[in-house]
Amino acid sequence: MKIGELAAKTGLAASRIRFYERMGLLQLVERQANGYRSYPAEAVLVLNLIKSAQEAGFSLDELRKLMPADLNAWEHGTLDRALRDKIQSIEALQRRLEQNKATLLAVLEQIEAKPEDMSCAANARRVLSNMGLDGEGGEASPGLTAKARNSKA
Amino acid sequence: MKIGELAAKTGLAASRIRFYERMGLLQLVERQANGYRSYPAEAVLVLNLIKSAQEAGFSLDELRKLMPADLNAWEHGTLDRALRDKIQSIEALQRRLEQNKATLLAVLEQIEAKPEDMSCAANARRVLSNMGLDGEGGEASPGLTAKARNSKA
DNA sequence: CTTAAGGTTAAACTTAACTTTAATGTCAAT
DNA sequence: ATTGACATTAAAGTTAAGTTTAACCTTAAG
Repeated sequence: MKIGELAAKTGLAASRIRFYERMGLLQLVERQANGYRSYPAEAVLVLNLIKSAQEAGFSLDELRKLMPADLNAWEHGTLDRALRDKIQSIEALQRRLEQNKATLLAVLEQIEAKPEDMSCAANARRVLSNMGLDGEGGEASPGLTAKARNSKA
Repeated sequence: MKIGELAAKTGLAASRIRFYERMGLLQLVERQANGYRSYPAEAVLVLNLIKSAQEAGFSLDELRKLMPADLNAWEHGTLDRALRDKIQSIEALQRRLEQNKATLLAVLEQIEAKPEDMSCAANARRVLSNMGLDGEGGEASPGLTAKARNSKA
């Protein structure tokens, strides 16, 4: 398939797909005689994975290291291994998301536990100190490294 | 307290605190006679909150709209709603990841179901053609808008 | 044959979120 | 009174992750 079709199927701009290729993230591409890029069906899967992983807080740099030469693994026959690796990385993403959600849920719970007679400001302070957000400027939680401007624009 | 102390207490660079002030995120500051910034203890709470929120996927822009100038003006409903929205978007991502994983697992299963007498190449083709339906090129989920390079560096 | 839709490239531009730099001011201590 | 740590500013620089632009090629349709 050509780039336009891939773009349509993934919801990514063609420029972005080319960009990913330049960045070494999408090696799953060949050239037709006329110079046009030609993608196999798996490219859709790979791009969707990249997209998901990004939304879940991975930088392209992390992704390049995390899911390295899928293509090579694929082409050289260890499809099985590549898939298992991918599933592992998805599971890593899931753990990360779970952690983030837990943080937000904890904040919500705290907020909702506000005693009737407490002012919002006082409750805010209580929440912050209960979350340990007032503490030492020490270690940050694993956190996210995302961007998702595109998903709002 | 002066900016250096606040920086030490929050783990943020002074330049970053000044930057937040310029961006309108931290209005909780006065000036001493000599021009030095002077922060109330509460500033530690606010900065830590900003930090956490960022790690949980809020952009500074979102935060500016969300965060009150000082804790006394904090509207309960606004924050509550924003947190719920963010959790929803994380859950949407989780569902997508789960779906992606299921797809990959299905492919793996297919591969493992290769008939004894089929070549790897033929099996690969069989698998790939069975994979056609994962496109879903539609709407992106709300997604996260984070950065947290700092939490890894 | 012309036109439109889609492909190609390199290079410049954009935005978010900071950091760095440079030039200068303040303050406590030796 | 000089030194060093810390403060101030405006402005320029950085990085990530793309997008936009400009100039050009390919292909199908009328």
